[in-house]
Amino acid sequence: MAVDIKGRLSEYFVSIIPVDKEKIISLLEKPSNPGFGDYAIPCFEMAKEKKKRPDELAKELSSRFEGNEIIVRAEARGAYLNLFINRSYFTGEVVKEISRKGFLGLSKKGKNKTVVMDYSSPNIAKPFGIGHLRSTVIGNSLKKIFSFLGYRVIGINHIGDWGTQFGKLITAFKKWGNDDSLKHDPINYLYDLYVQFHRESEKDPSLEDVAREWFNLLEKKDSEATLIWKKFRDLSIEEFRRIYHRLGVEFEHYTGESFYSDMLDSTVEKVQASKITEVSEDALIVPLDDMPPAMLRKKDGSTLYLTRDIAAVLYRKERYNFDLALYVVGSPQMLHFRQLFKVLEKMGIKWGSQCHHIPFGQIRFEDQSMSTRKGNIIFLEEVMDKAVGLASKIIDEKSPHIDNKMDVAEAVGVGSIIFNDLRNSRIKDITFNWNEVLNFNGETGVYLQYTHARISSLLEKYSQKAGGVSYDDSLQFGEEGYDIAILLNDFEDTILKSAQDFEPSIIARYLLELASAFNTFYNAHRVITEDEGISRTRALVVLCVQKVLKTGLELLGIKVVEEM
RNA sequence: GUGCCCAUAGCUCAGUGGACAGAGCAUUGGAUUGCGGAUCCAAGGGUCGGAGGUUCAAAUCCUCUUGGGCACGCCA
Repeated sequence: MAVDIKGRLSEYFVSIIPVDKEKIISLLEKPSNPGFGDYAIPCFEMAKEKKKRPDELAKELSSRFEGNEIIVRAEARGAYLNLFINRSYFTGEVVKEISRKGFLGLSKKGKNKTVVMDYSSPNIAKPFGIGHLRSTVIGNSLKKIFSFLGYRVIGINHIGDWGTQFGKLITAFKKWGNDDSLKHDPINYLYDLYVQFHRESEKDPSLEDVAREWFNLLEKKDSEATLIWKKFRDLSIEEFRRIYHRLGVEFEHYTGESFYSDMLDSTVEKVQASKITEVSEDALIVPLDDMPPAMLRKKDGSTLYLTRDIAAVLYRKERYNFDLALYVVGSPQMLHFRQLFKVLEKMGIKWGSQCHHIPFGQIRFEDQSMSTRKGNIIFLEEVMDKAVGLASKIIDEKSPHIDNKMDVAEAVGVGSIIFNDLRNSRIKDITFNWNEVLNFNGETGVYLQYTHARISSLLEKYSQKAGGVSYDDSLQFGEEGYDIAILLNDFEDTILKSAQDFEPSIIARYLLELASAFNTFYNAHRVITEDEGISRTRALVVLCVQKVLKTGLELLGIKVVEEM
């Protein structure tokens, strides 16, 4: 628990007037204008209860306040009671608290709880475009956030490794492909074959029939089809792993759609056993209220994506006994997940409410809509390479002396790509823009990295001059670190809120605010001064900022650097 | 046609019941004989898509409406 400032303030409040403590805590807010005070209580509601005029009540309350060790003065301004608190005191309290616990195991919210996360989930044989970045980095960040809160997190990469598209790929590979090209650059090569298939099949529709036949064989475990499919899969996953490594993303399992292919019949039987299915137009469906029916089997008897997802969720519940199951999948699939969860509900499954779809907006492109089939796509690796290249160039200009430049450029470049994706609400669509992606100024990941690096350098200099820095009760804090301390104190609540809303951007925004507060402080005050006491208290504040920045960036899945 | 999502400064976005609506980018002007200028400070720029309603109080909640996006039984 952070320093409970509102609780402390409200305690004093209830000692002078008869009012519920929780009520005051819920009313306490930050004034819109910092000049009005540090905290404020709007008096409209209490005035109504007491049948008084709000401004008079505020005035009356202010007159009852006496200065004490935590509240310096209280001032009525219109219907608001503005409080000026002891900034030095609270700055010290916050620094003390952070120095003491260092954010290890802050909240035990997730203790003994398991969350299963389904994220990234690219399709084999489709290149890892920036479209896949979102699910990957949002999922990865949520995974780190929940782990931080003590949850056991199972990350599952639900690879798209099954379906009629593999019939197409096998057809194309057998017709035009060769092993050498495949091994050399598997995903791009398969992608080329995929594009070529669609080009050729427009001229010769019979190719579609050949493709269907190959997928049919694959489902029947035909040895040749299986061998080719497995080769595609293994080589592709190898490629994906390389990209994930660059992004710092890890999964507990790479169980794709094919993993569930043997469970489909029994899954359909389970759904049928709950007597909610119907046969309609030769297909097996589950009629749903207020939404289109969910289809379990096509008229030709084969199953669908939804059937596989039902199989997957039943399997995951049985295997992991999760308390929470998250699907980090784009917003176009909202209906699909509503249907999935509704089917669970109709089956009488109580834990269905533990499953959540975490939707996010799509990446759009300024000119054309990107079609995988036609071959228009921006590759994630291209984006990462450009960002890293730019970072590297700037490092050469500005910091030619630093060690391991390549590693630093990689961390800064990739980090900026990740941050760019996480800084806004997930649900918003993103229009891809090179200028924005490669911008290293302002509200960017680079800004945070730079701030962290500069703090590291500052603290290094400080320790060379004055030795290590640690908290002790004799220190007298000034007011200059107050804005920072208030933000530092919000860190834990920020993490909890981002977990509750499944929204990494809340942490991203918070870190920008914190870094900005630090940079303002840094420009206005010297840390290393002739006064030992002042230097030490300021260095402690800065040390806390460093801790929070580092922890926060790691929660977003971004590696921090000491210099850049 | 039905359902869901989005709409706030030129651009990209914060802000889910409280005081004159905030950032970044872009534009303009400033800051370094001292801790990293990838920084900081300042200026201009807004009928919060529109109309009703609820409330002491609405960008925020409700209804309607306009514009954009997505989805809608045999793809995933």
